[in-house]
Amino acid sequence: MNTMPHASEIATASPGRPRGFDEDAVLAIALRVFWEKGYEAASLEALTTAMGINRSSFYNCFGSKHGVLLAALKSYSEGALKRFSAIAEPSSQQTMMALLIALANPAGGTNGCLLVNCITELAPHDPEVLRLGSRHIAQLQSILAHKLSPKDPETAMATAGALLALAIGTLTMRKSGQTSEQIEATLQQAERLTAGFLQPAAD
Amino acid sequence: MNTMPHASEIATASPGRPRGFDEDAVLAIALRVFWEKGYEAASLEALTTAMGINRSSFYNCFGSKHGVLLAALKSYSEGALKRFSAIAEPSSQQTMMALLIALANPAGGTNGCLLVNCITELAPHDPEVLRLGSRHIAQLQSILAHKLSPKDPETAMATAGALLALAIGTLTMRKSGQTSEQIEATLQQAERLTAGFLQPAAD
DNA sequence: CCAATTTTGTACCGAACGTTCCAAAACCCA
DNA sequence: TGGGTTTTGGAACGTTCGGTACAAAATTGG
Repeated sequence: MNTMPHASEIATASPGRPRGFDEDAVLAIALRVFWEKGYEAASLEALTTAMGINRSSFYNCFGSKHGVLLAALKSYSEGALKRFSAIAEPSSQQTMMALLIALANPAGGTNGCLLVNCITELAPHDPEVLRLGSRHIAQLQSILAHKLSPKDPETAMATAGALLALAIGTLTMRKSGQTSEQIEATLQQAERLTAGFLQPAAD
Repeated sequence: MNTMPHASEIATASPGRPRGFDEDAVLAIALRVFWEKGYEAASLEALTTAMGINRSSFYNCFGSKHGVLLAALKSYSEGALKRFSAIAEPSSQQTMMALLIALANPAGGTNGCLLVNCITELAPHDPEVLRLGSRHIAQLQSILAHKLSPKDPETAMATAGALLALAIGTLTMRKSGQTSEQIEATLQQAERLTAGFLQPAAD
């Protein structure tokens, strides 16, 4: 029946030897390595071993160590922003706490937030990381501000900035060894910041 | 029988060739290099060149790159805590803002706080940095809590944690390119956190 | 089957890494 | 002055770094 190698699905029928790995999958692994080790401490050896590809494939596909970092950061930012802005529409004190808890508990566990890590390590000397980090932070703050009642946009941005700084700050405190209970008690104080914007919990 | 070499003054009259540099001074320089570049990115070449000593003196005096980092962090922590706890005794909204502004504007400018940087980069894999960082954070929070009126120690610690997290979070936001005006607007929100603890400004 | 094209495996590159070695230099005390 | 002790200079250590060269392998269309 089907002797012709008809182009399967959407895939482009490109010439040459086909790639032996899933680009997105190995990028996700590289992301994890950067997350766990940091940029400078993540060696090519560690990256390629974890990704299950050799150096040729690595460089052919991503160009450089810095290139794969940028790709990973972009992917990370998109995923995080998507998940974050989908957390709930009705603005209330509970959903705000859910947002903060999400920010303060990234999938990396004690490794914190990949973008915050890279901003801290690299932004002062790396314009591309700075740009990605800047966009990410700005969008998080913007999303938070819109979840606050839009009565006073200027104050809402300042309040959103405080909420965001609070959440980001807890990442350092968790890395310094504070328990989840301490972090939650700290985050709980955020209710004082949203006074006047949101109805308190119905409790 | 006091023919023994009585200790002259306070200085130890040690045998052998005297050191050709001031240990504290070169340590302060190393601190600056770590602050600007981060730990992994700070090479021995960069360190020794900036410090004005050669590798032999470096290793003879500090033992290792990691050793000089720990010494620098210890010195940094002591200085920062001393300066911080001396910022003013009368607890008021103004002095609290002064404390937060001090935390949010370390001498490193856009390089943030050396200890926060090192916690972010190293704490998950470096027990000694973790211990130093943990102590530093805990003491900052404790100092802040004591500046709040001591009516409810538990709530005071939680509030102090929120204030500290807020200040630490602004370091990332500054690195991400936010202006001093934005940072200050964010910090200004801290007044909402201290409501009930401190008298508002007399203005 | 045959070019053309792309990826893969392997071996290798020069440079930089943190660290060590050792002899010369500079001090103390006798 | 001469032995004891520490620091200093400078070269060298072995390893690892990020990145490359090149030919074999695997696919395409002709």
